[in-house]
Amino acid sequence: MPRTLVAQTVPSAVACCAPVAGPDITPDGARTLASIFKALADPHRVRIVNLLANAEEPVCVCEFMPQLGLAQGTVSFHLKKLLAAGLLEREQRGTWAYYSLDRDALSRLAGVFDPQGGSR
Amino acid sequence: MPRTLVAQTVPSAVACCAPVAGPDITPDGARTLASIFKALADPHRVRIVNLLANAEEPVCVCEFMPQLGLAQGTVSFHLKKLLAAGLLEREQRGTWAYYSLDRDALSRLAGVFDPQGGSR
DNA sequence: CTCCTGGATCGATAAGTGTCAATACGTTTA
DNA sequence: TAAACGTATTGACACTTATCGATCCAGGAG
Repeated sequence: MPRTLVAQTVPSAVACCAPVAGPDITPDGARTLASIFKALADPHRVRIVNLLANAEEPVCVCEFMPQLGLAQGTVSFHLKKLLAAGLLEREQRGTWAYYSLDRDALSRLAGVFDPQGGSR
Repeated sequence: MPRTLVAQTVPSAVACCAPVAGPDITPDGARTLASIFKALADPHRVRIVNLLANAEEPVCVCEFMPQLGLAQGTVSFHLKKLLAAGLLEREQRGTWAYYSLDRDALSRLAGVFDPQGGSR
């Protein structure tokens, strides 16, 4: 039945992150924010983000498999989650798929924890 | 069998957060970081953190139940998770339990996403 | 001491998640 | 066209998680 894994997630959920320290988050805002954290709530996905953060160039899927020690389908699964959360970008080059980090999204995420609530 | 829910989580996991944008996170560091995000990967827990961020004083458990619309046991469950992640502090006053936000932990968390990797 | 009350824990249960092997799909190469 | 290859998706399965109601365990009030 679960046709898509992220039915309710806006393409770039991270774009609209209300600061967790700012005034009254709505239940909806809380759900959006939680969905972003959920994307990061797995060690393999944290490593993927870290790997991409240190890479100058977009990284091929085939790179991740040996690094993480996971089967190909599982890597695809994790990349999809991060992509849906708006943390990654995908680029197709022929047969290969290259992923890179959306660095803007990451720094916006930093603002979520800013005591000033200074997101935007 | 699961005696404690967070057996492998260090009391204040958030204290030692390697920046996700910094150089090469170890598999262990990734696990620690993921455990913190996991604590925030639920809408109710995001709201709890937000409520505490806006409160001047520590908040009684009995305050959360009506705010979140959850049963008492469930609220306890969520508070425990946030506490184990090192994001909250607990204070007993007679029969009542008061929770407050560890604001230092939160700003350290902001550093995790800092492009400079400037955690400390 | 006994009752009441706030909070944590337990048992049960339904829903969600991570994993792999297998399969399907789309490009590239022969 | 056919074969090979890189990715994505599916099916199945074990494991975790969120939730409630019930129970247990202090402290305080009588």
